Amino acid sequence: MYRKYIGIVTSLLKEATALEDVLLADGGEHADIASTAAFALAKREKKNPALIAKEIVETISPKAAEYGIEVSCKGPYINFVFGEQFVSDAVRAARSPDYGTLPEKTERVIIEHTSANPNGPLHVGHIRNTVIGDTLVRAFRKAGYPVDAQYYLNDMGRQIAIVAWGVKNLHYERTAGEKGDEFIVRHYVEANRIAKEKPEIEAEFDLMMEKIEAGDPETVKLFHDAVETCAEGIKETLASMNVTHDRFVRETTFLRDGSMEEVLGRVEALPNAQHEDKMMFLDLSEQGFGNRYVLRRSNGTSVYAARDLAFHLWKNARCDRSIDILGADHKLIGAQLQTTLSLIGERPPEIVTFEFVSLPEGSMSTRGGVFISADELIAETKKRAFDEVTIRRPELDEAERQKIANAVAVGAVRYDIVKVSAEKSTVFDWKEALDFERQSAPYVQYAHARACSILEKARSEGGFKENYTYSDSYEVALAKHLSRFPAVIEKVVTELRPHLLAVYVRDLADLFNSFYRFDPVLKAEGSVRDARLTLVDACRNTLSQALSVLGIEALESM
RNA sequence: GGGCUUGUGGCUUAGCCAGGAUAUAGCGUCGGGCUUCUAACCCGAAUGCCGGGGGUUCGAAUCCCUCCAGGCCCGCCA
Repeated sequence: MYRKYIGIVTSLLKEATALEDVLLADGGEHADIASTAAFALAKREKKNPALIAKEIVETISPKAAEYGIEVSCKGPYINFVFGEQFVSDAVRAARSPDYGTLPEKTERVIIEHTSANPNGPLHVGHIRNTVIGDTLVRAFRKAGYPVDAQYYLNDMGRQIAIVAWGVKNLHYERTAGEKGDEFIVRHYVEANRIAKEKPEIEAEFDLMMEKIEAGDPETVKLFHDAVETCAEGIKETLASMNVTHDRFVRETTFLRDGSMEEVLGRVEALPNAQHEDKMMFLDLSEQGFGNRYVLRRSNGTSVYAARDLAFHLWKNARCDRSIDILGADHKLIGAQLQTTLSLIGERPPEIVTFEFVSLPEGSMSTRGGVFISADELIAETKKRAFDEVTIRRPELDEAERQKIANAVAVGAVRYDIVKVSAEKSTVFDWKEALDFERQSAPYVQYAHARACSILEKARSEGGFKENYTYSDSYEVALAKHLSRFPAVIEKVVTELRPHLLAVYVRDLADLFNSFYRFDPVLKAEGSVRDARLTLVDACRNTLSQALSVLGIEALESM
């Protein structure tokens, strides 16, 4: 609805001004949409912009009125206000069960996210990747794309060799109820500690890497089982955050099936390729890179970058759009990968990067055992949420309070991460993570629960008739915001910025709360009551749709 | 040293790529509101040389240059 009206305004302005770009701007409190076209024309025609604006308004007003759009000017600004028809249609559309779903597309999308090394639990840095990635997966699906969500599993790199060495030499017992990722990280931390004390064991890691490369059966099994154990734990963590991947793709796949050798052959044919004995690297200085992009080690074993090239060709064969979510520390290798794929005539992936999450005391380190695990964060948040529910709803039984607390906690964690734009580096803050007030998921979930509660009461009082007549300013403001939801979904997938949806849904809850405060719903009478209940239902549905794209449960009661 | 990125009230943050009307919101502070549809809420107040300087423009938080500060990267790790 909103997008349709923007289209109408654009074509009216184009006709009247003959401008290619009609310079639309946010109308703020003045209008639903505004144009600053008069400034541009003033320069060309050497006339007062306010005068030009006035002329334009006179020209397009009659036609705009046919759509119920009111056009006016304030100085040089041309303002458009959408009328009753727009508001009615907006609310009607927002009640559709699949509101916000965009037309089905055939373009296949692969989104690779999280892909943390299986050497330990996901920590609060990793899950920024997870939340951004999973929200994009959900947004693309909402936007009508077939999406495959993938986790690229490092099952043969140096970090994994260290884990495997630990498993082989430390003989730890897995404690009762210990998650696989927690069990594995103990080996990883200790193996690293030992290596620091006795650097000579580094040679043993190298030997294991040569053995896995060569396919030595015992080593293959050792690596495979360790990775599997850790990945099981990681999957549990992801599931607890409402995240599932369609596929876990193992790095060894591309070593064993020969595709890595194949792509390396193509890369070696490039003029940038250089050798030093067995070692091979690309000189990408002409492309603006200062360092060597190493693709073969001198001991003949392969590197991550080479397997990653093969993986991306594999993905390209299975999709039309390939999107990677990467932390800021991977920016350089991501750019080198894109450049190299372009050089061999292949489509590079689109890369979404996000800046670092650190702790107040500094960077996190799995190796050093310095991190706050995602499990720990979720558990703590659940505990806090449970206490809160118990205070607010003492009459509910424990199972019900637990259910609400879980949904609130997962929502709070996801929202806290997704609400910040990806290019900001952040410092993890317990106080903020555990805040359930405004600008949080519980705030939005609460608005949804209230809407449900009003509708439930209305049902028990005999229901209501659909009615789409609105004039009150709180009703109109809320209805107009509802109309923007599909455009927000569209923007999220074109700009690859999920935080826009977080901002949208928070504003929506704000507007609902103000409406709720000033406009009595159940106590209104006749058609006003019907129209307000209809609006509450539209709002309930839109909140629910938006929360679902954010991977947050829309609770009916809390 | 080079590259990327961020800098917006005490703290956190939107807006920046596609320049326009009094710069968005939260936390915190101060003052109000539960006999009224769930107070995880609402209303009001105070708080800003939009990091500094220069430039482009009728107009700059937004574009360009420069400096300063933080983060990340520059490995035959991933």
